[in-house]
Amino acid sequence: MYQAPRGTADVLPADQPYWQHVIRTAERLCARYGYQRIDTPTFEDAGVFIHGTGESSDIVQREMYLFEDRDGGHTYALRPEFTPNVMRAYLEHGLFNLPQPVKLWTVGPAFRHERPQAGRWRQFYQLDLEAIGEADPAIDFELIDFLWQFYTGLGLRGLTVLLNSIGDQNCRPQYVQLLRSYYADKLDLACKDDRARFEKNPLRLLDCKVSSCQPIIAGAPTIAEHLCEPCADHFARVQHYLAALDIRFVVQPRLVRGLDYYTRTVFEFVPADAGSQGTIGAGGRYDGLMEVLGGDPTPGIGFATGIERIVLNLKKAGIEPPPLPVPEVYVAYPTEEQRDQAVLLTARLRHAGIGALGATGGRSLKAQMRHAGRAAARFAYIVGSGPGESWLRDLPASSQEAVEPDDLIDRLPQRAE
RNA sequence: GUGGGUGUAGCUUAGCGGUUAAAGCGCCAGGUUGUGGCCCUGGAGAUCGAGGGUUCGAUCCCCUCCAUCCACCCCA
Repeated sequence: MYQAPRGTADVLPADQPYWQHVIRTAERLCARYGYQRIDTPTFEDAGVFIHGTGESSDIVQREMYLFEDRDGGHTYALRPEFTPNVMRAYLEHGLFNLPQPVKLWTVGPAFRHERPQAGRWRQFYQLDLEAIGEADPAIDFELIDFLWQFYTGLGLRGLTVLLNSIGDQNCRPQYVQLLRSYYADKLDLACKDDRARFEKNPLRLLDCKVSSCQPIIAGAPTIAEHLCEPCADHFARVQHYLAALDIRFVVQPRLVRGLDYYTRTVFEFVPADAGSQGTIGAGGRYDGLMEVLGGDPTPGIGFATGIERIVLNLKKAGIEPPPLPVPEVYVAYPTEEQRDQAVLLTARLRHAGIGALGATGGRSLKAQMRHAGRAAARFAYIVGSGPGESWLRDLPASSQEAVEPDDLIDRLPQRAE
């Protein structure tokens, strides 16, 4: 027997209310915040991610799905994240000619070859928002505010925003220099990974989880203390807006994030009782990314949030999604004599905009009625053999009255939309 | 990539070194020949993850593999 590939999952009908609730809530908010939908391919030229996401990131180094196209010469990558994907589309289609910022959102699967565990998948769905072409910290605030509204609107409580600024091209090199010289004489105390980070990506030293490295990190200079004036102002304004609206954030000086392109504002949303896969949404500013991908210098900021992790947290919190619509009426037939009439009546109901389910197969009327009940239909309609023999039964009310087939459509509520 | 746990019907589980592997839910059918939900009865459905080994005999013991879960790591 075949089974779904490791780290992938089927979202069965039983789970769809959660998924649709999450995605529809996002859709409504995107409209309210002025984000327009974009859909991009699930695979791209590998270079988009190698250069965009960054060569030194774990995602590119060991998690990306790569494949050669059959015609040779092209190496593609299944998208491990959305940002470079969306940036490529922005450049390719000249969206810089639109009024800036260009605010886009998308939802779909992303792929990373990781060892699966709770809330971690090889194919996982992300909701992604990007605001391109604006450096104002108001946009940083806007995105964090969006996520806060989104999660709280879904009913999640006890969230915290982890916030930091990792500087820009002006101040970060100097800070990295400082960090390097701090670490230089402590490397023999640090873990093996840290020695590699020291060379390739020193900022990530601050993110090391090895317990023996924690004392070293604790004594390290923090980037917040070494931001240049513009970066410090930018960061202060973001915090000012957040505080004014009572969004619960904590400045975490050692939050650096794993993607190479981030500048200035970075943030993560974590639930209160989060396990190891606690981050449900995260993002940051990427003012240097567009140049890396061959465009003109263009500021930008975005975030991604994992649908599976949101659903996980909704279930953990006991939050019930709104139920999906049920069929209005179930059309049953007592004997074979009425079968054809029932089939055609079911079709006519549907054409009239009424959600209808038709009995099939040679089941007994009792079995058909059981079906109607299990399908949670509002009404059952029993096609009779003559005038006065057909019944419209109100299932929840357990009452019924005689209704002729020709009158049925007028007696049933039409579905909105 | 590293470490640990677990693998019995669709789901949740029970079970024991030895005749036809059990229950609840779900599914199908019936409960006096045209009607659901409760209740009752019956039925279908499991090569007990796969392969090898120990044994007179293994679902139960051992090994390998696979899958899955959890943690590390990474991140959504």
